[in-house]
Amino acid sequence: MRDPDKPQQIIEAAIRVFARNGYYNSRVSDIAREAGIASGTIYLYFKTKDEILVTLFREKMAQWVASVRREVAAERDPLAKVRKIVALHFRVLEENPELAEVLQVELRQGQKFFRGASAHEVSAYFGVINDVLEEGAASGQIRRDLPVKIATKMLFGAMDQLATSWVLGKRAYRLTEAAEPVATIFLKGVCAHGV
Amino acid sequence: MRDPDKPQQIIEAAIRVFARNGYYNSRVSDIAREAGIASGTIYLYFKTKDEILVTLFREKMAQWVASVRREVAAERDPLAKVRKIVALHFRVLEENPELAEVLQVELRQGQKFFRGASAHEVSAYFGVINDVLEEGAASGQIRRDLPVKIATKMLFGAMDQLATSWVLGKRAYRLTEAAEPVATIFLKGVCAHGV
DNA sequence: AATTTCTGACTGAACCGCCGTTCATTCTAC
DNA sequence: GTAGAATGAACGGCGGTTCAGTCAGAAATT
Repeated sequence: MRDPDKPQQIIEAAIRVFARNGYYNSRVSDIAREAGIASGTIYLYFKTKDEILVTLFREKMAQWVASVRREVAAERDPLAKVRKIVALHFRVLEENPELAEVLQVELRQGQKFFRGASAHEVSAYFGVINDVLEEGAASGQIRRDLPVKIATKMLFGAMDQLATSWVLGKRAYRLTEAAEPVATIFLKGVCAHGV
Repeated sequence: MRDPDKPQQIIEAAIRVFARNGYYNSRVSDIAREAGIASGTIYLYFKTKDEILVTLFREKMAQWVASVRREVAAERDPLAKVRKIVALHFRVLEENPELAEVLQVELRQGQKFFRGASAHEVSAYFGVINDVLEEGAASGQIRRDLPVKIATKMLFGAMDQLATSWVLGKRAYRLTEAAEPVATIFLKGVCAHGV
């Protein structure tokens, strides 16, 4: 009978392989070898090679967004929520270096992923940030005239760039150490009064 | 005799083709057709398909950095320099939509480009931002205890994300309109006193 | 319990379409 | 006439995908 968590094993193997070689330079047979199965077996669980990448991304992003939502909901103060988002963003990547490699470097390529498949998951993450900022604006802690959509993208972009630099720089330092300064600079930029 | 700006024509054709289909989904013959030459001719000027992409990136980035340096040098005030960088960043992309597509979406992929080839050009751009921030810290307009390297990455990341969203959203609005808010939020975040 | 039959997950060699690259040939400018 | 620029058909190998075959274990039969 079909092993119910074989797809998961394939995905985890794919993360390691893609992290090592990149998507286009990875053979399906490499993933199979890494997962300890035959290449044909992969096609019992995924229709195409692309589907592995898309599924991988969707699944990991969905988990990520869920955990961010959970942690954010546990905080009261909107400013603390922002700090939490930044801390968690960096922590997830630091704790999953291979996933970080795939998300930051491999998954950026073209059409296929950034449009289409991933749009939904990414925009869910943007939604979380957006809501927190609006909450802060409503409470008056954040400038009421802040262009929230722009600020959302700025924060995401800032975190994302820190993460990318960290990955490309061979993870030579602790990403989480950047969380506090990043949050502070951003909050100072968007708050109504000093931070 | 060899046409001295045929390489340039090939690069411009490649930008249009990559913008349309993405790098891995573009055939060398597509680039040739777009440039109005035979596919073999490309190999008189470039050793491989990869080399086209790398050259394209290097050349465009070098021009970009040069023009940013020039414009920044024309300003006195460090804060005005930051505003200038943001404005120019968005203006370059808005005026070159196909280049924007390639830079923001296609060139992100893996190993090959972000490490290796492009590292030098990207870090030159980071250097410009870094220097401006340090200048501002020296003049006291920017917090003297600002972690400049982190702030540099944040600004780049923020601009980059705005640009990527704009490209992925089919360029449905004017990117340059975001320049002022982005610069203001960032400056408020890094300045010693209000902006 | 032992034996046979059946099922379908798994395998991996082989297939085949694709496309980067080559190079024998043609064309062009001097 | 000749050099060398340009051509584009053909090559080759790469790698995603397929599928005929294997075999472990479940069900049926004795």
